[in-house]
Amino acid sequence: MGEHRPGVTVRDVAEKAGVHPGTVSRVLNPGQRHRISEETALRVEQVAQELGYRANPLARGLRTRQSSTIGVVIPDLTNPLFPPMVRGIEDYLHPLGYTALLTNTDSEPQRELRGLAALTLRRVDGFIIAPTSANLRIVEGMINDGVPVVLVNRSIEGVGGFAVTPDDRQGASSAVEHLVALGHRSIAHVAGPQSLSPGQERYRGFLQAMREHELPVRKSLVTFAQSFAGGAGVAPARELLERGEQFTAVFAANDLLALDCIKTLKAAGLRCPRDVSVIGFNDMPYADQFNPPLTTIRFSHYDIGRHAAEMLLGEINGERSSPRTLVLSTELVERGSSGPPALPSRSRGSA
Amino acid sequence: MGEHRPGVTVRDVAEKAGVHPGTVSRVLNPGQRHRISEETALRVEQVAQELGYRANPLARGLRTRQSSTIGVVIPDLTNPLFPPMVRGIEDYLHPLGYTALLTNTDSEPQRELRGLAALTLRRVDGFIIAPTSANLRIVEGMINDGVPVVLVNRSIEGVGGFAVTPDDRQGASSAVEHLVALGHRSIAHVAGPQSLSPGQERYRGFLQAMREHELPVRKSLVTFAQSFAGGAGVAPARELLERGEQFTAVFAANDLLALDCIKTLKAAGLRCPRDVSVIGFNDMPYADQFNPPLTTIRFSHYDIGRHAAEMLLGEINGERSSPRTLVLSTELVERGSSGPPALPSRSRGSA
DNA sequence: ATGAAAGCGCTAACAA
DNA sequence: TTGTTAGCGCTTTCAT
Repeated sequence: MGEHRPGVTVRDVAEKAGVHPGTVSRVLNPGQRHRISEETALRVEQVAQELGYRANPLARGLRTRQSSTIGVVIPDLTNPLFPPMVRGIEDYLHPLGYTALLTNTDSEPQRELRGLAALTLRRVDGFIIAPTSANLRIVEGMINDGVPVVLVNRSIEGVGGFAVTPDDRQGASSAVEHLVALGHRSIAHVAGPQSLSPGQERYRGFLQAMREHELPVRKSLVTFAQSFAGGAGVAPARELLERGEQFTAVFAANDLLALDCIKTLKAAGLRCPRDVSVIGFNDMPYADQFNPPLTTIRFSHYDIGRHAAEMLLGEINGERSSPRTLVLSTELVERGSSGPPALPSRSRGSA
Repeated sequence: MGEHRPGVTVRDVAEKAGVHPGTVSRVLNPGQRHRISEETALRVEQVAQELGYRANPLARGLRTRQSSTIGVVIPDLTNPLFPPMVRGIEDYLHPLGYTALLTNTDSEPQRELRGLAALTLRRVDGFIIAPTSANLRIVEGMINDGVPVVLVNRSIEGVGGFAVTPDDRQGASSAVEHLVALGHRSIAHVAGPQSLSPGQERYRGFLQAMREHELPVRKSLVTFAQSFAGGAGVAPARELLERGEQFTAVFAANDLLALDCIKTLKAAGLRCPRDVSVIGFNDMPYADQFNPPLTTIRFSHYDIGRHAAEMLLGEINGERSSPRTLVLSTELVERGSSGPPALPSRSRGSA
């Protein structure tokens, strides 16, 4: 008794309770419940309970045009950034009866488009997207069409859509500040793709902090990675080396790129942090286990997901109170990949 | 033209093509397609194409009692083992029009049960499960009830269900063999929970290899972790230390436990691999970046997922040819956490 | 080879 | 307050 039996329908409940199916539906839908006399409502609930009745979401969805389903579109589940985020999403969604439908895009616009289409086909009620730059316009179009969308990790400049991101600029600044505090003056930056807001914002944060500390920003000390994925940092790191400029530290736009930097530097005979300090961004899982343990900027990926899910449901249910874009604060995590420079640069005389 | 427009229905297509909705349905369903004259079929397809018609899976599912949806039940997406597996599943499923519905159980039987119920409610066509030991009986029950299920990573002893697992025993054996080849004779084992097949099988593989090399297996050199999750290896590693037995190497039942071992040994003043070699299982992502880089047993998590998905669809479509349980081969990955023992044990005189 | 009609399980507009 | 009716979009007998 009370156990879930998939075969039971509203009709079964209605018959056993001696009422009409419509009445059963009303009793079981919180919004209509009050229209029914307490007496019958109780009886219906009792019977539903006994029969182990659970509404069929497909049938309900067909009728109401709501699937209680959310599309989650990310580049790659295998990127350690995303699993905690997805968990945050699901942990928020499930208790509310919603389910997440996942799609990986591998940052390929075509795959992303297909994924979006497939999810639309399944009538998802809304989307949580970490979009590829190439499709920003399309996502923008969806938003303008009134499709509920929340962006995660990236925001679209100039578009008023909902978004949840880490404080990229602040995080980048504090990374530079950490390096400066250690005594570094020649700081390089392996920037992420400038087509995406994290790449842009972290670059801006870098510039801003450098300027604040009156450190010269040499163009030759900034290189750009093609993507945020592992491996994409090798080329820019090598470029940095080949340019022949001196630097004692590098701020990489994320941990994966930082890892590539360390690897590349090591291959060139430079030890981290002895010869050059490296700092990343994200505090990806097991960053503390790496060699050396990675100094990085932390924010809660889980919370990004949770908040995004919360925002999205708010949007779907037409609650207008939510903020348009939520920026989560970041935190410096000091570990082994950063230390004082080998040859301390002249300390400046005044503050 | 041809672009997907969600609002278009069979009726729209039927009207424009001057046929009955039923005919449209038949044209678009491969199984019925041949019953229609080539002429009208072509015309219908043409119109469907023009209108950008795509069948509504919810409506279809309601009618056919197939949701084209698969339930994936895993302990924790955040465990690095699972993301590649999930990708394998989705990459196989998506081109076939199926979608995966994910649920995390955190290895809690209650959550697992709820997840199973929620997925059943959504009328998933089948399940891919990495079950918690406590619910093995329930999963067994589902299988016996004819619910399509494929187990991943774990199999249920004595139950003839479908399963895809790594060759745990073989992998464990080769881990021991590697250690023996390096000169180790006193080898400890931090075993996984014996309620799950990987824990059991890896333990067996360990015992088997030790016996084959005529090495004594001292009970005091085997400890058991409560789970396979990170952190669960600290206690057994500590226990090993406290027993005071000498050992020069430890085979941990997975990478996370191996990491815990290294950490715990280090805290006790033992360096890896100098003082004691450690070998794990899984070759989790970034295992090569750890300090020291982890020697481990590799198998393809992605392939596990892919094969499981393939098996499951075979099962759902009633193809009887598939094997009941697929065992994927493993491979030793030699890295920095294993090396020759500090004090070589007496080499045995004969083979 | 195709049309007609019914119905999957549910909810909502309309009645009463 | 509750029953009646219709229909979401699709497939599938049953006719023709």
